[in-house]
Amino acid sequence: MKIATFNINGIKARLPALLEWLGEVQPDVALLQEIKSVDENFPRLKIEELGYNIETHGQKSFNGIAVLSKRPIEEVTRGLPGDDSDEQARWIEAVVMGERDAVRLCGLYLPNGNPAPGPKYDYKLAWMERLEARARDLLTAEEIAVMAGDYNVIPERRDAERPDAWIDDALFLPETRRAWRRIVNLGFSDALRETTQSGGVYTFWDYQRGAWERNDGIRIDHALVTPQAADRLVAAGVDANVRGREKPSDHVPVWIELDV
DNA sequence: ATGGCTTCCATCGGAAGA
Repeated sequence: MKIATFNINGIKARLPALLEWLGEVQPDVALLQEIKSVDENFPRLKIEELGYNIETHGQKSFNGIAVLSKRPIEEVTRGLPGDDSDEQARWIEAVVMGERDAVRLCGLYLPNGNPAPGPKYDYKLAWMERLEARARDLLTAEEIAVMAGDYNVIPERRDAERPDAWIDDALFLPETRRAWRRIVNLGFSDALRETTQSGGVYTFWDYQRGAWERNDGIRIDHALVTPQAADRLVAAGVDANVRGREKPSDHVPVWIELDV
């Protein structure tokens, strides 16, 4: 089962690019972030024509995530547990059957947190605490489970072309990276890191300053997998080429292949 | 130190992203 995560930065603006990539890569599952659309306005038809079922958790103008799957999408829940007053659409969970085994899919769009310090950074750290709690429960369940999305976390210096430029940024502050490590160290595997230890593997290039042309990138889109999923991990990769296309998102897809 | 692009909503500028 090929599972991809892709921050598309607006479904309306990105529909042609998304359709092109889906048609080429044919992932079994695609977890989308920043659809920036309410559920009613999500352009379902063209995506369904490619053979996908769709579950969205939308919001006007900002945030919003979605699950696309060629197989039926079951047990859908919306919203990250732990704060009923949180109205931002950043978490969706579902179960999809593989050929033999079920896979639990968690699509997430972790808050950016800038400027830091400030209320937006406080919200990011609080959201990461809630994520840690959900992650703990996922491990306890001992399922084949994937938490994939835009984490807005640069884990290490090798995950940025110019790490010193991010020193004071909410994506790279020590407290952000500590929170990331607390989650990973519960027992998750960073699937892309399982396949390569080398630096220079990026998933985001800013629209400004010719970041793509200069390869001034960062790795902030991740797939964390439970031990049961890690045992089934066949491959992982980044579809960096889509960043060079017409009207691209500033993020590119990250994918993993599970033998399920 | 700031803004540089891009998206969205709603106009013709502002917020948010990272």
